[in-house]
Amino acid sequence: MDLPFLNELNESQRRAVEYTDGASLVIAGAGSGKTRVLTYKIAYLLKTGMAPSSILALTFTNKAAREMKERIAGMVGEKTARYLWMGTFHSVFSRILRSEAERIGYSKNFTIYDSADSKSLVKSIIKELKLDDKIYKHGFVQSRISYAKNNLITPDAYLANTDLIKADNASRVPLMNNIYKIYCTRCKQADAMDFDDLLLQTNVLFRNNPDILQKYQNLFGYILVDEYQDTNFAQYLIVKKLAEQHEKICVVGDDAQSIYSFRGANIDNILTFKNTYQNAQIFKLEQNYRSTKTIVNAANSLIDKNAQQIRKTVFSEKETGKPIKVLSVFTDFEEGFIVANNISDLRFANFRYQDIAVLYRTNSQSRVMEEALRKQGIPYRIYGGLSFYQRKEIKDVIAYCRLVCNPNDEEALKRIINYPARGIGETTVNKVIECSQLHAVSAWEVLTDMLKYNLAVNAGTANKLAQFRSMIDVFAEQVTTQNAYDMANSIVKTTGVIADTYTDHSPESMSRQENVQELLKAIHEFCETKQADGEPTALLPDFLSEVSLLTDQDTDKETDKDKVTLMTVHSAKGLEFRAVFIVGMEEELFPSPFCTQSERELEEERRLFYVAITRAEELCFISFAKSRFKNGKTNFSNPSRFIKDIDLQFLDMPVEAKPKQARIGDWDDDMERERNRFQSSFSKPFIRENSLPVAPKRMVKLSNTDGDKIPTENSSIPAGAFVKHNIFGIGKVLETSMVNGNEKAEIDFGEKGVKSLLLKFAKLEVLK
DNA sequence: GTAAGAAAAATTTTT
DNA sequence: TTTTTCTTAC
Repeated sequence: MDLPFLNELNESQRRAVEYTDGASLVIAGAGSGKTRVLTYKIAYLLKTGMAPSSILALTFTNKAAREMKERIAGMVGEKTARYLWMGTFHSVFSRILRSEAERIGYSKNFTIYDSADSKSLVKSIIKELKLDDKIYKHGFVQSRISYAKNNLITPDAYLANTDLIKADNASRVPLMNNIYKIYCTRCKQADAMDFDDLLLQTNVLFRNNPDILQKYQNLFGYILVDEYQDTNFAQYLIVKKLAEQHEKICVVGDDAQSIYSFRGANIDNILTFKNTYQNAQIFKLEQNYRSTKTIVNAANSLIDKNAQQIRKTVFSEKETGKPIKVLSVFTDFEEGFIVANNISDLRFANFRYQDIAVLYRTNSQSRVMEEALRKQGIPYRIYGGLSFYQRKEIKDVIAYCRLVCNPNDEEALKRIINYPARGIGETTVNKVIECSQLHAVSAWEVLTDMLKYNLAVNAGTANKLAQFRSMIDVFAEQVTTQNAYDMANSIVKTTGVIADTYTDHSPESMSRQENVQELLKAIHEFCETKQADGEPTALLPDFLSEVSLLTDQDTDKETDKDKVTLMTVHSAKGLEFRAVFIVGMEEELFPSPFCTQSERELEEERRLFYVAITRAEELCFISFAKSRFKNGKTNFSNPSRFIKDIDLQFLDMPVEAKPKQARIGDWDDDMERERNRFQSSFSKPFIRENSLPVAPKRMVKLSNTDGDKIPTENSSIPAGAFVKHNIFGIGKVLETSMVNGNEKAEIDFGEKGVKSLLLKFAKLEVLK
């Protein structure tokens, strides 16, 4: 068949597009036209007669899905494109789960718990079990649960898994399995699924209902998966099952850009694709169309340091371009300033703001950058961080909506049962939940019949609870008939949420009002769009199911046109900019200190840096600061080890104001000198005004962290030293010892007595 | 039960 | 620095 658009592809791209006989894996180097292959392949399938509704295309982000859909619409027309099954794993399968919900014991309107809901639930379970939250940290527990779900390990399977149980015992969290079990029960009682459930329950649905599996196997004549290197086991299995019959499947990915293992992504899925699909064809896309030779080669030299990878030769035929400029600055503030200056300079080199991005490892780094850009009047837009739907007032309104659509939603109930304040306090809420657990029902169920469940509250409280319940009941009755906007509108009015946000005229209060209005507007638009599409009345549950999987990245506004982009490296994946600034390239930040334990994690961080560099088309800047303000105090840092992984020939190194020019190998020495200089000036004796001359003193961080090389911060207290404690005052150290790896000191506080303190916890100031 | 204020803790990446 | 938890006074 002669399809002219195929001529826009190179040889390997074209072969990847045209192969539709069976399974295929496209290994796509950075910038090699991966999305192009996917979109053209879908267009090709459509042009060769496949119905849009039988094509399933799974992406990683909503944004990727939307953009691809637009591009396809441009090629085959909007009317055809709209019937494609295209979206993220989570959104596509939540849609399927909703329509088949009854088959796995959920209702059609099940709630989707976001990570905040999960966190809150985990925390309350830990509390209810009376466990020490210093040992059972919610973050750790959450990641364990998530790990289990992503690997399709149910609570029962967890208990039967000796490796997991052993690991938990070794980490001194033997009750992890209990927490997990209760967590699942509670989600079920609340008729709620968390993000991981959307994948886990899809597997359950397919496993327990062969007829449904078959229905979707037949429906999807061709399956495409983007970013396959980031799929986890649950996703892998869903895809495998759906493709089982015909193996009409094409996955695209780049092992060098696998950066989501913390979310369960398993790089083996792509590395061993051929084992799953034995007749699979493999196509390699190696020509990079995005970046200059220098950038491609610099990135290659970096990723070359990773042991785990599919070797490939990514090359560029564009011009050589400029070397990557490395910027060395003293503080994070200066870093912002320098970056802003460079951005201003780029404007004279024919760069628009929208051609430029600033990438960082953590969202918290955005603040300083924002300030610097604002000061210089540079427009920017920021991705991530606190999204619209995570703001308090929005979550409150959404919680009401959630509860109305699904009264069993415990997290929503907890959130608003006393907002605005109606005299139902913590004690009461705890009683209700305790009671609900006793009878294995949802909290709402208890409220519907307090007598039956013997809820032990006094008459006044019972009355308040009953009032609250009937208020929600009234809304719940209307939810299937009223449209979403009218519902939401009367909810915010009747419940007093509006009144609460209108209490004063402070800027904060005004902005909260605006946000609530903004949300109502969004719901209104949602209803209108549905109506324009000729669909029946848009109900509140419909809106909720759309909104729960949206993130801020999904709101691209017109006003965001010509602005510098600020985002984390993770969210930059898949994007490209003419100029890219990678800031905060320091040890303890990038690589993240949480990821330096194992070589595997370290390699992932290196891939992350690889992703960052390969976003750049023409110019790339890398900066590191010698000191950075973090968690309320200034920390010192060394340049990231990853900078040394890039071949020097591609770098434009900073010239330090030193007798000799800094070379890579000298950095550590230089930093050492720099630090010593700073510290000697810092620790100079000083005399406080209107007080007796006191001995110079300095704060000493006493935790014995190993990575810390700063001498003053690492020293423990010698016996005989004098220390000051916030409560006990001044004392003399009698002796120090090690207890379970923690340093303990016996300190004589005079009349307050001799105390034995763990240095890890006690805030001590050493007097010298 | 509430509100305010103090103290302590926690800081990665995202659907 | 920001967020959460604890304390205290009404």
